[in-house]
Amino acid sequence: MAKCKINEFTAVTKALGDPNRVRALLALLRRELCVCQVVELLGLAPSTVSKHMAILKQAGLVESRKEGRWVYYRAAASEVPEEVKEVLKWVSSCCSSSREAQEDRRSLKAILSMDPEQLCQLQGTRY
Amino acid sequence: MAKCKINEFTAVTKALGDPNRVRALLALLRRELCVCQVVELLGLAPSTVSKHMAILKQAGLVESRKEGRWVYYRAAASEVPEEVKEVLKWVSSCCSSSREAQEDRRSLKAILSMDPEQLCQLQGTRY
DNA sequence: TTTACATTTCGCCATATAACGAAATATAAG
DNA sequence: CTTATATTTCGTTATATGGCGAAATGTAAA
Repeated sequence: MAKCKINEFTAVTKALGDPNRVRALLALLRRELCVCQVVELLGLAPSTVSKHMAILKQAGLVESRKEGRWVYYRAAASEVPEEVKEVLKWVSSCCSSSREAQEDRRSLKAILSMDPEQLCQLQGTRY
Repeated sequence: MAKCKINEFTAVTKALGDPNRVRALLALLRRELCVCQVVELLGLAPSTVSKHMAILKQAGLVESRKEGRWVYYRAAASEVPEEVKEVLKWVSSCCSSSREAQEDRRSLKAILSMDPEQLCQLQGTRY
């Protein structure tokens, strides 16, 4: 991102321009999550969440890791330009103490207490 | 912006999500400009630029000052939360050395060398 | 090899956004 | 007071974006 083109910069700011993506990113800053857990957190369809994750990843804000059928996402950490680290800190300092983020942390606790396998099957019955 | 709602935060990131607004903001970080000068810089219609300025102002990124028929905009500076100062620095450090920003600084030099009155009249013939 | 299933891709729809020109507003000049 | 003009507001149009469900993909289990 250092000395980047303006279009690369706006890829990042656009990624941060959607409340659901910001909520997901705040959660991913605290903990690695699989897609189905983010689906549960945001209450959106899996296909929608997948798209959001792709946008965050394209912007360089999150990384992903595949493990069997599951894909885990987390906030970018390794080999990341200083500017990205800074923007992640900025997001966190601006939004972490918001009511929405607090509620999300609470509901995430419940989500994490469930068996991930069960969680995904639950979603299968809904979609 | 500190401890703000996520929607307030995304108002800022959305404002930074358009390349033309970023270009305008980079110029306004260096110097106060009247609308017609930004119009000349971006090559957009006055009504479009006016809308862009309103979005930047709503997000708290710029301030304005009215002087007769002219309205001058500049990057937010006085009485601004720390988070806004930080994001302005971030924009600057990410984009100032981009090719587009360099070209804009060059063309801005030419624009500033013109009589503002003449500049606006010129636009009247075009729109 | 077949089946099950987490995730992604695709196609579609509704809404948001960026652009313009025309009209409205507000202020300086005649 | 009337005219000129810098800016904003409004209405319209084209494109971008966010949402969903269905179908495709890839991997683990049967």
